[in-house]
Formats: sequence, structure tokens, C-alpha cells
Amino acid sequence: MARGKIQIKRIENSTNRQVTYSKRRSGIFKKANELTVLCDAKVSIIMLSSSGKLHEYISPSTTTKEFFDEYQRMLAVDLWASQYQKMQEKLKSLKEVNRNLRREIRQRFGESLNDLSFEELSLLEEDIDDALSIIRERKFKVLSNRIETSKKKVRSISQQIVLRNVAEINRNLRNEFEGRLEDPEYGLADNEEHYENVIPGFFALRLQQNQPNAHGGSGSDLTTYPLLD
Amino acid sequence: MARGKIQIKRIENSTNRQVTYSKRRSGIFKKANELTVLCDAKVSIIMLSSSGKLHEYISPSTTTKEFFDEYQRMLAVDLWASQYQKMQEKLKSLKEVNRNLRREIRQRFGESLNDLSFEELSLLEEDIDDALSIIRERKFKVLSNRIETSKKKVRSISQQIVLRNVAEINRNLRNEFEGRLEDPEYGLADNEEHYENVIPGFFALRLQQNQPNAHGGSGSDLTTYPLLD
DNA sequence: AACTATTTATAAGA
DNA sequence: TTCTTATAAATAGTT
Repeated sequence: MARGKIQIKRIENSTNRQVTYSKRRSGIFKKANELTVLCDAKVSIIMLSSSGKLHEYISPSTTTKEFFDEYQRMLAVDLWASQYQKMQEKLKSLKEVNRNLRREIRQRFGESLNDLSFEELSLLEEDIDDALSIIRERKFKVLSNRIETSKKKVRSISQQIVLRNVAEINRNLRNEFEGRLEDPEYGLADNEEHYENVIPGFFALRLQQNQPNAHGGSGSDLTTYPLLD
Repeated sequence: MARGKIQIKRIENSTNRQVTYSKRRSGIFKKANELTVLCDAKVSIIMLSSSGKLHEYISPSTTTKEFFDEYQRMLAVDLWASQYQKMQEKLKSLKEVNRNLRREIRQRFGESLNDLSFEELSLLEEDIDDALSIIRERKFKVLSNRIETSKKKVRSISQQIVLRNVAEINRNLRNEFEGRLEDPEYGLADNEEHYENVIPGFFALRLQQNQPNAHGGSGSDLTTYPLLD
């Protein structure tokens, strides 16, 4: 800072470094002492030179140890205070979010609509309508899944029945061959056709009744809609 | 330090104090950082303002806690070093004293006299002569104490003998009265006189032989000399 | 926080 | 280490 400006970077010449350290150290200690007196503050400075020497400044009427203990205490207090403040802020913002959510829910229930403008009401209506559509789609999907499952179940049951019938026919045929034919109405194709047609018809009917606004595809298209997770 | 010089004493105006604290604090922290970089040193500064606020500067690549631990370690080392040096100094001085004492003793034994001047030798002679006198006095004192003790012992013994004699005389008298008198030479005064005179004379003779240079007083004066402790 | 007249700190040299 | 001195930097008072 005199006889020429210097760059603030490590002084490579060891002697110069030592001299500068000594001069500036005393400068800083002097300033620290002035601050102590002028501003009624407490200051602790500890310096370790590159050559390993220790120098310290401490405001009068205390020791470095005491000072450091006080520092630790204050740091703990600060830490707690900032944590506390953060928590309070988080709490406040959560309460705000909560309040908004409650208001939205009330509005969707048709309550607290008095302070909404026409545009807001239109948006709310649209939102709720969209939601309704999504809910219906989802409901439709769930139902069609149920139908699929039921169909599989029915197929499984009818196959079992068919197998039972086949076994019985075989038995009857055997009996016929053995000279005891009793009832010609039992037949393979006839039984199968009956189950295959009657049960799907029953479900199709109920589906029509519950989904009057369902999208235009036939029942066979339903399985292509994705599940809403 | 600008627009007028200021006295380094507490700034009474609270606002000014606060402002000055803030300005000078940043100045010191800046200087500390420059020192850190320029001189490759480690610096820790902790400040507590009068309003209780905490500010700290710490050289990069460490924490205040670590720094303080290092400070404590170095302080301990310093403490140990200074203790060590003190002990070494004490040891050295004791060795010196010891050497001097040994030399003095040797000289009093008549050895190592080569490097003494005439004056020193005269002083030494006088010292030793004085010591000799003191020793002789002490010896005389101890001896006279012994004599006192012996005298008392002798008195005690002669009294016992007297008592034995008295008892014997009584016995003899009793015997005489009982018609059996044998030896009229046993008498109280005679026996006592004999012991009282013979034994002191014996000691007095020996005293004369061993204390040719004793101070001029007669034997009876000896008990008045104080003991040398 | 920004400005600036001064004071203070200090780099380089002795 | 200390002193000197030209110059950089800090800052007291002001806006």
C-alpha cells in the first residue's frame, strides 16, 4: 500500500513474507484494539504464521479461553435461533397452503363461492367438469377390468361344466353302448353355446345402464385404455 | 481517520458506534484476509459487538473450532517449553552452586589451594580458625554437659549407697540391740564424704588434660556457656 | 450506501 | 529489527 501497489497473492520471498507478516500483524492488532475501545466490542484474534509462530490479540478483561467459550455459547444460540426461525417460516407457509387447499375443496363442494368472479367460477366449473370426466373414465376402466375378469372366470367355469358334461356324455355313451340310453337332450355344442351367450349379455345390459355418457367405442375397445395411477 | 482525526475512546453516540463498528470490522476482516493470502498464515478473528452480535473471520480451509484446538495445542507446547526452560535454568544454577560448595570444602580440607591468592588464603585460614574455635567451644559444652549428667548420676548413686548404708546401720543397730554388733566402721557421714570428693576429682583431672586451650574460667564456670545449635 | 478530504497503513529501501 | 517516506488504503463526517 505504499511505494507501489501490490497484488494480494502469496509473497514468495521468505524474508519479505516474514517482514510483511510482522508489519501487517501489528497493524491489524492496532486496529483491533481501536475497535475494542471505540465500539465497546470484544475481539479475539489468533494468528499462526507460516513459520508456525503463534500470536494473539484479545480485548482487555478477558482471556482467549473465556472468549472462545462465549463464542461457542453464542453460536449455539444463533444456531438454535436460525433453526427456530426456519421452522416457523416452514410452518407458516404450510398453514397458508393448507388454508388454500381447504378453500379450493370447499369451492368444489359448492361452498364459499360468494367471493369468486364469473371467470373464476367458469374456470372452477371447467375444472370440476374435467375432473368428473376423468373420474368417469377411471370408473369405466375399473368396471371393464372387472368384466374381463368375470368373463375369464365364466369361461373357466363353463369349461369345467363342459368337461363335466363330456365326462357325463362319455358315461352315457358308455352306458348306451352297455345297453342303457336314457336322455338324448345332453349334447356338447348345445351346452357350450348356452353359457357363452347368456352371461355376456347380462353384463352388457348393466354396463349400458350405468355408463350413458361413455365414449363411443364398443365394449371390445375398453381394454385399450390405460389405467390411471 | 478522515475528515478529521478522532480520539481512540468509546463513541458515545450509539448509531455512530454501530456504523464505525461495521466499517472497521469489514476493514479488519479485509486486512486479515490479505495477511492470510500474502503471508500464508492462518488467522481467526471473533468479534462481539456491544449490542451482542457475533462476527467472525477464519482463514479458508479450516474452522474456528479446529483453529482453536490448534491454538490450545500450541499454547500447551509453549507452556511446556517455558516450564522446561525454567527447569533447565534452575538445574544449571544448582549445579553451579554445587560446584562452588565442593570447591570450598576441598579448600577447607587443604586441597585445591593452588589458584588462591595470599589474601584469599588468609581469609580461608581465619575462617577455618574461627570454625575451629566454634567447634572446640561446642565440644567443651558437650563435655561439660556430660559432666553435669555424671555428677547427677553420682549423687544419685551415692544417695542410694547412703540409703543402703542407713538401712545397714539400722540393721546393725537392730542387730546390736538384738545383741549382735560386728563392724563399727560403717557410718553415714563418712561414706557420703568419700564418694562426693573422689569422683569429681577424677573428672576434673581428665578435663585439664583434654582442654589445654579452654577459656580461662574454672571448672565450675563451664555450665554457664550456652549450647551452640 | 456513496462520497471524499484526510488520516493511517505500509512497501520498498536504507 | 527499525526508520523513512512516497504512496495506497481506510475511514470520519457528510450527503
